[in-house]
Amino acid sequence: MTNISEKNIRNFQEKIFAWWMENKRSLPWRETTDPYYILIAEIMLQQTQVNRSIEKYLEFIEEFPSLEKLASAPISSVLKIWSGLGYNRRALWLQEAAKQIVELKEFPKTQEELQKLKGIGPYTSRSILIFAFNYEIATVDTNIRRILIAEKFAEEETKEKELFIIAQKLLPKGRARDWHNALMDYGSLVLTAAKTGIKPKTTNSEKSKESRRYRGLIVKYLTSYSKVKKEQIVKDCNIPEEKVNDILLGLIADGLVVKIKKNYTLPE
DNA sequence: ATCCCGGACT
DNA sequence: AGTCCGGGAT
Repeated sequence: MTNISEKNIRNFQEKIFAWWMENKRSLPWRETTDPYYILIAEIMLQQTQVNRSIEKYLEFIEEFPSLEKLASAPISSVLKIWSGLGYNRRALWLQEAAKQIVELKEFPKTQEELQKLKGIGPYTSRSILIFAFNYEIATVDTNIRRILIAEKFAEEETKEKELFIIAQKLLPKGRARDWHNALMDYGSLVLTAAKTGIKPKTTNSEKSKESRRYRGLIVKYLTSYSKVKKEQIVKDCNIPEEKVNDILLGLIADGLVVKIKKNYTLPE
């Protein structure tokens, strides 16, 4: 990547912050710097649009107000709230991460430590350090990637590693938290994917809508009923007999369902 | 009805 | 490189 001039960087920062002063969104997870709450929000936002996350986030922190509460909760109660957000495996990972942090006695404060936790990768490890601790680092999600490309700081082909380096250069000193909130807002309200035509990197699930729906149905069902037989699931969830085996096998493979003797139930 | 969106795991 | 979910846009 060619050098970005200081003037270029300053102009960009000023433009973003000027826009943000007038247009910033008020979101529940922006009212806290508690790393536990930030962790919940970031895991949810990995997979779900802001608007759909708000209500679930509020429910979640009310039900599990502390790391300890989440770590010791039955997984069915966690999935009960999570259910409907999509990617239920991440609810398992979030609780697993909570357990690991409780063990550590102290919330991890480095990227390396955070990435050892289940469900936390390069983006989320950084975002937690930024939003909880205002650390002097940058992170890049698809919103920010799209901004970097649209503003000609990067190209569609630019590799992830390089994107992080570029983002770091653009970071205004001492304002990582505000800066990333501003970028997220700008990316999702102004430089949208539809408007810029910049395609995201990630690929989509190939699972059919139908089978996704059945999986979700079964998980939701099992948050209310435990240790049920296959026939019961077929009947109560209205799942085609010929499909139920594959779906249950998939759920078991993902650790969302366990089979004990002839009964299916949520893990633990 | 069909397409689009998204970070981390394996 | 392939897989994972569910709502919203078109």
